[in-house]
Amino acid sequence: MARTANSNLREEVAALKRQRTLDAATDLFYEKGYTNTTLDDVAARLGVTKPFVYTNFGSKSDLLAEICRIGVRSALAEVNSALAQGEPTAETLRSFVPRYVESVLKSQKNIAVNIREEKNLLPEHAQELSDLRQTFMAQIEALLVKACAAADHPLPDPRVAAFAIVGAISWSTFWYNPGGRLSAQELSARMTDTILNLVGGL
Amino acid sequence: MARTANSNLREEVAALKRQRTLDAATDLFYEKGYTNTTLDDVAARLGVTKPFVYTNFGSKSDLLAEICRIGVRSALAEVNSALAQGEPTAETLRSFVPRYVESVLKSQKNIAVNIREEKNLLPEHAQELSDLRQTFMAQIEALLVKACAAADHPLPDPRVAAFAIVGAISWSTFWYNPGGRLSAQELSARMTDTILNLVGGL
DNA sequence: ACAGATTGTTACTGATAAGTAAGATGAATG
DNA sequence: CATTCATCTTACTTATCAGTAACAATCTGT
Repeated sequence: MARTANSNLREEVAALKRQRTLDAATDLFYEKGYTNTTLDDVAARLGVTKPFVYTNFGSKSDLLAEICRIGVRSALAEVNSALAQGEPTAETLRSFVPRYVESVLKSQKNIAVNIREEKNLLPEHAQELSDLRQTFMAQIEALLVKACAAADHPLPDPRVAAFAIVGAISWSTFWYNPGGRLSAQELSARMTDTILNLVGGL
Repeated sequence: MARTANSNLREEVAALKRQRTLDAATDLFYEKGYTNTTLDDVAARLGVTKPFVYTNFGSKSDLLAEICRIGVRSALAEVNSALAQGEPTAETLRSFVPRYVESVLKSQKNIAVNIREEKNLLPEHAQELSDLRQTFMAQIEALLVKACAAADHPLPDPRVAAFAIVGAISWSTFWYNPGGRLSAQELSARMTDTILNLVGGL
């Protein structure tokens, strides 16, 4: 038999089911909130029944944790990629911010759910995500400090500036409507203009 | 009998009980989340039993709605007061931002709960709070537009700027720790510096 | 001290939903 | 065609909690 081919297909099928489950849960948690969504709801949206969900996730809170991880990890990947390009300059910042905004809008639901449902995570998941977030904030702060230093424009309180920028951008997960006035790209550009003034119009 | 005096005392007692119930519920909803907090928990913190809570609030969600209202109303009062001082100028903005930040920090728990638990509100309460929030955002936008026009420093997209500022400040309800590095006043001052750069260093 | 109102408690109901055990269905293999 | 294995479903258990009805204690003024 085509042993490995078979095995690959199996894995792909499993991954697809897992992904669809995540998608359905993400939509529902975002629309109705975590506790107002039952696993029966999730299953129904997939056209299956509840135990199906348990073949891919050990519990409802595992599902939540995974949804949250996706959002944080994509944000972290973005800042790591910016830092990997060598010593940050004003230009680094100028290209990072719109990428970050677009990444946030892409995982809008994940991030909104992460923020809203933090208190519904199990302690170990909450800790894990809190650590990721802290790493992310430290990277943002480092990026800001170095970029602003390179531009000879030091920040009075880089930590507060980092929180302000991340807050301004994360906030869009609550109000941004993909079908509204602005496309994700347009918002990204305007948000970037706004944010870059925040560090003195680099 | 001292009819009115009696009546006043009764009302004061009732108001005190109501206030203490709100305080206990606010603390618990903030610490553990709305759905992870039972009305038995709230009652226990007050040293009473559950039906006591029902003498002041019709339901758990009424309690939540009232907690949320307090936060939004205080923010709204702040911007209204700024707009009531006549045509806004750069100076208006400069005095408004720190007041607003301090008001947010004062009702930190209410605002954090409001953001997190939006999906647990009854539709009518959600609508009411959404209307209040929309009014608030419109006022902020108006304040920004006028103040920046007066300073001959027009904003490219005032709506996005308004969301960015409100987001940056509201975000502090999630990370600010009253026992930490910065006092509320210090954070307020630094946040103001940061935010005011956001509109071009007025 | 005592009737009456007020206020709070004990003890319960009913509904909801997470999680699971046991069985049915259907596809791959000999 | 029969057997095995994986996958999904039906049907259930169990715990939790919002909300309430009926009772008890406390305070009020006469």
